[in-house]
Amino acid sequence: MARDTTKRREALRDTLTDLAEAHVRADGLASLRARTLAREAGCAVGAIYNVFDDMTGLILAVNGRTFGRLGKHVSDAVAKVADAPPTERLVVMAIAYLEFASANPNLWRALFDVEMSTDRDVPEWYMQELGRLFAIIAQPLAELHPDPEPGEIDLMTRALFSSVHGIVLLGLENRISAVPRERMEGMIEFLLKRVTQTDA
Amino acid sequence: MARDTTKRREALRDTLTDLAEAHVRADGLASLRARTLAREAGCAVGAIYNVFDDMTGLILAVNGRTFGRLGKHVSDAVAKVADAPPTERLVVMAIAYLEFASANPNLWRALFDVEMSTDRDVPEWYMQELGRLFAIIAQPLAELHPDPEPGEIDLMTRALFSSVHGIVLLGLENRISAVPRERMEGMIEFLLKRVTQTDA
DNA sequence: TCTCCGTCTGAACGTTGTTCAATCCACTAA
DNA sequence: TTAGTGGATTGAACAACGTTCAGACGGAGA
Repeated sequence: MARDTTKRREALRDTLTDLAEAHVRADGLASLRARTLAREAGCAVGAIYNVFDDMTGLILAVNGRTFGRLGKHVSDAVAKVADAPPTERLVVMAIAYLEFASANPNLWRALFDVEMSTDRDVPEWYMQELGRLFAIIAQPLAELHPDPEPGEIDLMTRALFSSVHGIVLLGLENRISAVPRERMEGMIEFLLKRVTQTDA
Repeated sequence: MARDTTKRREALRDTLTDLAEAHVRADGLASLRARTLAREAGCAVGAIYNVFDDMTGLILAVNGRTFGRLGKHVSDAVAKVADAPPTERLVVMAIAYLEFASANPNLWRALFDVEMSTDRDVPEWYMQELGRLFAIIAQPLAELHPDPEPGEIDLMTRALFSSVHGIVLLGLENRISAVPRERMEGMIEFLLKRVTQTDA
């Protein structure tokens, strides 16, 4: 009984997450409607709240999947050039990040548009996943700086990620300025090569 | 008569903008309520719509002011070191940007959190103001690259602004990681010096 | 078959932004 | 002075939102 209930709930959880993901992908975060989801899932509105704390909880479930795919996309890309020089690997990762964001703009934006302010605790898997991503970035940097000061690698990791993130963010946002893709790649490559070059 | 009406409307416009600005500054964009503003302004809810198209219109009015102050803050900062080397001027501007964002986090965030998607047209002054800011950045870059390829300066301008913006954004956001201010300044300075150094 | 208890339901609640019929008011013409 | 007029202002009403909870429901044990 208890088991049966649990299973049904998990099934509903998955169904709702699927549906929500489809909506976010197609029309963005703001298009999520509790009633629409319930209708599509064939359940009551209240059922959503048996399975998620909140609409925010549902969004976090979607973001969890997106985060996983993003991480995999970047990992896979860098795995293909595992024996390339560190800087090139960083460029490959950054371009992979751009690719993912560009291919899934709404899902990607949703990662950063959830309001974390009211939520007391950022989910632990969120930080874990972010940590994993940062670790991937940190590795080539560590190779470039074999004898770093304490915290230096971590700081450079954040700085580089933030920079690339900023470029992708503003590049994809302003469809009015519409920076072409190859230009964005050029910007990223230029930036990373400059920043990571070791002093003679 | 017509004049009188116009004056009253302008006065209401200003009052509402003042109130909205105070709310955004204190509690963020999401805390704006049409009814609250009307009560505080001593007018009817409907009156807001005599003066603004939309709540979004009101937010844009607030953002207009913020944009102006941001521009002035950056301009003033760079004016004080007008005869410093280009790279140093870029650093000063970026730090000024960080200062402003850090001192007015909610107003600053509001600049980017307005949904431009449904709005057909981004207001022209928005693009103007952005253009002005970009022009300030472009000047030191032009000095560094006296013989640029077409569009190169513009692209570097965007890249640098986006990067600094990304660093400020993620640095201020994650109060969990809480990158200290001096560290952020260090990151920005490091980045800009590396990126802008001319090849030997 | 009859309880009983946990599960699920969906009408109802409180808040949103936005609208528009009704009211008001300043001014003119008789 | 008063009746008429037309634009400006009002605020109750509307539609849509996320969220809740009293009650309907249904399977397991006596």
